[in-house]
Amino acid sequence: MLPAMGRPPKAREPLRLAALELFVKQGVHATGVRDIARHAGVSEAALYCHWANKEDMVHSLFTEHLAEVVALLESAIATEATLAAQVLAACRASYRLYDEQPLVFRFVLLVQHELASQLPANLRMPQDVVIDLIRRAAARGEITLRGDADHESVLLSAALIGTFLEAAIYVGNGRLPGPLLQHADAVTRIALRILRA
Amino acid sequence: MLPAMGRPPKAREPLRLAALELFVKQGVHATGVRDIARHAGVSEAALYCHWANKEDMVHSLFTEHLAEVVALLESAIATEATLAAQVLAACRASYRLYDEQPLVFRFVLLVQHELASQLPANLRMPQDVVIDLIRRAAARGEITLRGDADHESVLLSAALIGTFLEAAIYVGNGRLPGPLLQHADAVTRIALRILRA
Amino acid sequence: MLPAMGRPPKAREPLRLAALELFVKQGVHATGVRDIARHAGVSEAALYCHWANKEDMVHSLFTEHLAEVVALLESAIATEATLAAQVLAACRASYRLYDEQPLVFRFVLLVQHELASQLPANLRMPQDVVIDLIRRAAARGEITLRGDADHESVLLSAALIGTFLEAAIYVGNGRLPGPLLQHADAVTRIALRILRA
Amino acid sequence: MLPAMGRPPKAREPLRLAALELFVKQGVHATGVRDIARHAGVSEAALYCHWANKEDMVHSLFTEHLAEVVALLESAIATEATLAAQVLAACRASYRLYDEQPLVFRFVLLVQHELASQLPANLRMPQDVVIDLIRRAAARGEITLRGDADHESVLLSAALIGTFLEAAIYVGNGRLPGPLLQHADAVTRIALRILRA
DNA sequence: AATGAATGAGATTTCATTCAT
DNA sequence: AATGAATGAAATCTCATTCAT
Repeated sequence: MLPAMGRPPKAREPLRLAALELFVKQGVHATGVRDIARHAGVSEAALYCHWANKEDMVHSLFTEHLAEVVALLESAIATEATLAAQVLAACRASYRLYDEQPLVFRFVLLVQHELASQLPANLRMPQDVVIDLIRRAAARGEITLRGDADHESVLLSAALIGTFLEAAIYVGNGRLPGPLLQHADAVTRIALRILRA
Repeated sequence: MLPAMGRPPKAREPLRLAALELFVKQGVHATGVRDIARHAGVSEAALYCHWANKEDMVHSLFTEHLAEVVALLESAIATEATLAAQVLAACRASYRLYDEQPLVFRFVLLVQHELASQLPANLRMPQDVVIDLIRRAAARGEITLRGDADHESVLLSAALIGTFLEAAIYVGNGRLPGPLLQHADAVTRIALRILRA
Repeated sequence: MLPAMGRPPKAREPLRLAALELFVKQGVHATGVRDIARHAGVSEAALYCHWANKEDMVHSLFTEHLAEVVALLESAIATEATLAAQVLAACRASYRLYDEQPLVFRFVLLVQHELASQLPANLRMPQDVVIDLIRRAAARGEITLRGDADHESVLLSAALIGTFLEAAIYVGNGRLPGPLLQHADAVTRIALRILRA
Repeated sequence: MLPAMGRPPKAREPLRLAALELFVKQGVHATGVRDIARHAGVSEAALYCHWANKEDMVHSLFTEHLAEVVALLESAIATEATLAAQVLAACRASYRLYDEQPLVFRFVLLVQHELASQLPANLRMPQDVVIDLIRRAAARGEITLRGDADHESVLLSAALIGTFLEAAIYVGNGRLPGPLLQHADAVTRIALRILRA
């Protein structure tokens, strides 16, 4: 099924990993092509065999991993029927990702601010998943939105996302002990209080 | 007799303001000394009359404004006696700051991730103010911390900070309408649910 | 199969030669990277493909050419058995070098003062070659050192080196006519008077 | 007799000394106006109250101190009648200067190579004093110049100057112990051998 | 005379990228 | 696919100097 190929690429994966690591550790702008290549143990020019340029690499990595994270969240949510179970499943799935692939998690969720201005507006983001989750729960009557429902669901999603993320950040900067997954239940309890569910 | 002075500084404030603006808009690393100088309408070399180099400028601006924000939060909290009133006061004060001086707010609260690795560990941060706020409320019996009290207070502060911040971010990226201050009451309600107070 | 190489270096030698020429003509500090690159007909950045920075280039050039000069002196001396013949051979060899490769000679012998403070103390210098020459002659009984032998051999080497060098300098500034090699016999006569040999 | 003055200048001497020290230690080109001012404990602008610019300062310092050294040598020589006594007197005078004011000595004798290209050709230099010394001794019959007398006297002066100087350099770089004056007799003995006097 | 502030020109070095092998 | 060499543009910072006080 695989396409007939010459030699398998040798530099692509090392470059991908090195880039991810450095982007997360230092930020995208602070990371140079030279850094990435050295870290990957290949030449700088090798990068241009696999991506058109640095910007292309950043965008490819970001959209690919973003899609992964969104899919992960949506599939976790899809396995459950009630809001409480869905929140727990989403929290566990994303925190497991954080523990197992912290680079992917941090790259997608933290680096997006650095890229904010250059991203297409129609990308589906984790925030959108959470907003939909809340809207569907409201539609099912599991939670009651006060006042402007749209507005309120957005605000609640902000609170949820913020709570989820800040706990992860606290583990990252040592204020909370890792692994992050151990906090999933407590964070979910707080999240459900936020939703009054 | 004054000790023969040169002329009064003319470039410092413009540079400070331009830097703040550009750092927030584009990120610290993406902003060059040339950008800052042009924006301020002075020469690039003028920057080096007032800061040792770009890094020094970033650090100085950050620590100065961080101290301002921490002081703002602490004085808002100090004027109130109950947890609910304190949370509301802190939220209003910081959201008012966001509306009136969005640059300072965003610089301090958002840029810190870009600087995270290079900051001294003993700086007092807004997070620490919130952690203390919660601990004192628990000591007064206004809230009950379950399980490990230290641990729980940190987790709650993460949820609070995350909720506060993410709402601000949503206003920044258009998911919520501005000004931010109009959301202070709703955010505070959510925060108090988090604290079960 | 050779391990996939890039292209052969095209800028290295031109840079080396241009640097040597300009360092000698204007001094190391007065010569900029831009000067060197222009003189070599390559880009400024090319320098950084072959040396870490300007300082590294200066040090590399100096130590390499210093080793050449030391080797030249030692091999000239090694071909002769008596002190008189050795001094003459060393003088001729170095003066021939001055006439044929004035850049190398002047770079090594004159630029060392500009670098004095930053050079490793254990480098073998032409002075050391001469000191050894005198010591061995004393050991063979060809000359008699009065007083403290160590001390005296150093003083004599200073006189020898000074005499050799100053003659070269005089040719450089026009007090004496070139080529320098024509003065080798006369200088050697003076040198042997210094050694009373 | 002194001209009616306001306040005596406060910055001039510190600047002069700092410049001398740094020029000798690092070379003229490697020493910046900022270095000099900091070392002197005054502002950079103060330099321009006393010299037109850096180049003017360098030239003033050089020509003033050069004249001092030349005068010192000539007066030492003038007190003696025979060549041997004159050489000894000149050597002692200059080595005493080296020990007492090493900065002046080194500035004049060593820095001249860095300035060589920009100096007026008609300046009377220490080398010229020595050449005259030898010519007069030859005229008096104290020494016999072989071959082309002019040529030979220049060569001998090169040897003399080189011997004098290199001994000083050896003290500077630690190959010979200081103070330099202790070597004056030995160096003079060598010098007289050079002159066969 | 002396200063702190400010500057334009230029220094060194880094950047992302292209080229030839 | 991958490399080492090379580059133009831009980055940060330094330089000697001038200005206003």
